[in-house]
Amino acid sequence: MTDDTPFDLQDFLPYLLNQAAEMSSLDFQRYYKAKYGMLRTEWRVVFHLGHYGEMTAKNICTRARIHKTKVSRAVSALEKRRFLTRTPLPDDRRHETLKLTAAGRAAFRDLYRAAQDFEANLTAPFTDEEVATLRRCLVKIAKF
Amino acid sequence: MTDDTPFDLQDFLPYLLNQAAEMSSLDFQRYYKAKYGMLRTEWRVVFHLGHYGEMTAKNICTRARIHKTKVSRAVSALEKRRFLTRTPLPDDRRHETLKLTAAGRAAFRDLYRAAQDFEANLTAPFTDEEVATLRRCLVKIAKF
DNA sequence: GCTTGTTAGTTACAAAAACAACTAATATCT
DNA sequence: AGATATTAGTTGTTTTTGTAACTAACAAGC
Repeated sequence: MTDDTPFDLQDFLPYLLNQAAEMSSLDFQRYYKAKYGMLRTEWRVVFHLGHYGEMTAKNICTRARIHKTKVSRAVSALEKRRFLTRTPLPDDRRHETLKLTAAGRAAFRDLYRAAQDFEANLTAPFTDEEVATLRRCLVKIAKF
Repeated sequence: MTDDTPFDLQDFLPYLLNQAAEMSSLDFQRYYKAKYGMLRTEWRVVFHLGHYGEMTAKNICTRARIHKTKVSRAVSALEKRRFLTRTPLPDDRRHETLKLTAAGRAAFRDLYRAAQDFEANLTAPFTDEEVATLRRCLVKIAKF
């Protein structure tokens, strides 16, 4: 792409990435929205708490690369719907430990499994090598 | 990912794709926003008109996979800022032919070149084969 | 102890996206 | 021709984001 070859919008990597990202998350998004009324950020918060155990909102921000306002709103919404509880830490009352409720853990288990299925489906058309290359490139582009 | 191997959020392809998409478009987005006050949809509209010549809004919707309300608003904004003109077709007055003005064409040329540079930068860390595989996978996932 | 700075999290307001309802023009069916 | 359906595009309303300003708790320097 350093030459003057005319190129399509589909050849423009940011556009292609964007389309692939949108398409790839469509079905799964529909699933957690229909079943638990969750938004993407809420699913991500649930994922982190379910997968790594209780942690503070800040931790989620850092690990999941989500802005604190988004996490704050997601946590409020999840608390309101009883998917998680907050407990302020006694030694530093700025922090709150977030913890899934039983309902939250059940949702996590279900969504985690669903995520694995979607992932399997998504990678099915490709060879292991292709998937490995895809991941490697994406990780680098995403600057992980 | 069909087994029960615990997996990170970064291993979940939709998430990884989303992060890569966001990261990859950040710099370029800043560029067209700062220089021309354009939004993403506006840049895409300009791209299509600049690259393929005059066409209707509907054409852009189809080719660029953008919803008609987004295109409609982008076109209004671009017209207001004199990047394009609209001409209703005499034989079917529902259609309007969209056409870049001189300023629009200049912006397109600049942005097109910038896009090529960003693309080159983005793919620089990878081999040609890796990029080819990446594209192939993305095209399939995006269902192009 | 008191100013200054930093950190966790919330809130308020503005920008943007999503969705549905609408108008106007044309096409179709009887 | 006249009712019905389709198509291009717009507008209005609601959600969701992004940004910045804010509170409250703690830390550090002097």
